[in-house]
Amino acid sequence: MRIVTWNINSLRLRLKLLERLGEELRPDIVCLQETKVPDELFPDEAVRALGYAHIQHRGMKSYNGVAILSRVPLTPLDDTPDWCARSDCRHIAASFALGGASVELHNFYVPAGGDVPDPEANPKFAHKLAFVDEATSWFTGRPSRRTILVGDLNIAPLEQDVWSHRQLLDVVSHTPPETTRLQAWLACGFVDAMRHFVPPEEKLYTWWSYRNRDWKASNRGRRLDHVWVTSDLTASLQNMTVLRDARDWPTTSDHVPVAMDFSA
DNA sequence: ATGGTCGGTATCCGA
Repeated sequence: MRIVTWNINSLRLRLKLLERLGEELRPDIVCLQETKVPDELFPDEAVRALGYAHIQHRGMKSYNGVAILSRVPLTPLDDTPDWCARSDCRHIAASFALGGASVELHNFYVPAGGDVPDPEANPKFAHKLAFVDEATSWFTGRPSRRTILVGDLNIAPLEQDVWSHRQLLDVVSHTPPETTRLQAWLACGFVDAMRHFVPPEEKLYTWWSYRNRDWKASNRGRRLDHVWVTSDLTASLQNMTVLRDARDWPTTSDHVPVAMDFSA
């Protein structure tokens, strides 16, 4: 069972790249963020034609939007909160069968938080911190069993999750208020599955800004995309792939797909 | 220290 998470930065613009992702990684389930498509305009036909017969999406005009595309049946999880009371399409969840038992899958798009890392001066940063706090409270009150959480969490928690820890300490995505909160959320009962495969001393990125002339040469990356599992699933973890090559696909997203393989 | 580039129903705003 292979699950992929990818901030696609517009699904309709990159349907061909979703097809390429399917050819190169053969995922069973794809979790997308920043689909930027309202539900009534979701390209169901095109997605189904790529082999994903089971689709859940939550989208709005212009911004945000998440989707789960699957080759295996999904059961929607409807008891999820309206985070920060904004109805802004940043979370979608479902369960599916893995090795004969059900697994809960959560797909998140955490607010980016704007430019100024001060919740007093910047409401977008305040929203980001509140969102992570709410998510932490919610998961704390849930049984931490057979759960996978993926998505663009917009926070790079570890020193080696950014190209320069020192230079990014004041940059939104790597500030202490954010990294501390992300660690608290993780500590609800999750294991950082990407770091299960790559030790924390090694650099690991999933995002490179569009603003660098040559992303590969400068390599100023950050690990903003994550896969977490509850500890009862760590024995099922088989392999992890960051599809770095996807950053060179024509007119691609600034995020690359991350694949996680599970044994049944 | 600065500015750099994307996407959306768009001539700014969010990332």
